Amino acid sequence: MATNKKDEFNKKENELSDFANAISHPARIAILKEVAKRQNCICGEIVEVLPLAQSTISQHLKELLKAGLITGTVDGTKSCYCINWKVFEKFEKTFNEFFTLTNTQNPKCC
Amino acid sequence: MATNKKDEFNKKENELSDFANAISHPARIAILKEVAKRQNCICGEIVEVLPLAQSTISQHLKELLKAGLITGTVDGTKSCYCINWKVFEKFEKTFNEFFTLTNTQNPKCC
DNA sequence: TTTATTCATCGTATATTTACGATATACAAT
DNA sequence: ATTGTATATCGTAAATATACGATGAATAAA
Repeated sequence: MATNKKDEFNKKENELSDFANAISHPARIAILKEVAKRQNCICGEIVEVLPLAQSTISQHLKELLKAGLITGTVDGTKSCYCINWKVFEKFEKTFNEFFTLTNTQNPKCC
Repeated sequence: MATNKKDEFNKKENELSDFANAISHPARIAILKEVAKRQNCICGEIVEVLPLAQSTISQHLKELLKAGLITGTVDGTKSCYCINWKVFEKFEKTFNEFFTLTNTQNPKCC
């Protein structure tokens, strides 16, 4: 039980749900905003700003990396994270397609 | 441990993450598409189309109701679900604001 | 070389999500 | 009145997510 059935849905649906999942926690949205705002996207700065432990932030960063929304590079003892704008654009496009689809198919039934 | 820290983030971030969470599973995206497509949004039709048990679909519908994205009305033994377009528009707006914010703050640092 | 800093990862506890079958409820049909 | 249909809810199992402190690894500073 609780075996994963996600494979039985189509690619578009999985892409969208994966992106949605990436921002389904306020901490990850806050991280994305912070990273987008700064020139230097140092991990430590994010830890200072958010109300979470360093290890927890690291976990959330890993999730965002997994989704491809950010990139991470090591700089000495520090880690610099940046928005991956290419993927971010796809993210935006995927959402807009979904909204367009639902809106145009709209029979306003109820 | 694992106590919820979501309250420590701001309202915008929580609104966005709640909407994102609603569509963070492909089944719920498929349900929304199906409901948007049909004049009669009967639960049974969704169950026929999706590769999940009836009770699981019911659970996902409940999630979508909780997020406000659909409404449900009883019609005899059947349940009719519809997109709540008012909330759906807010959903769209919330996402667009997020994209606009991150894009305009964009220093393209890395 | 020793010490400090930064951050990822490990271990772990708890909470939540996902999935199903079984059951209950409410209405429709016979 | 009985039977069938539709669907929500309950109980439960397994998986995943969230959070933290402790530890380790790698670099920088002393």
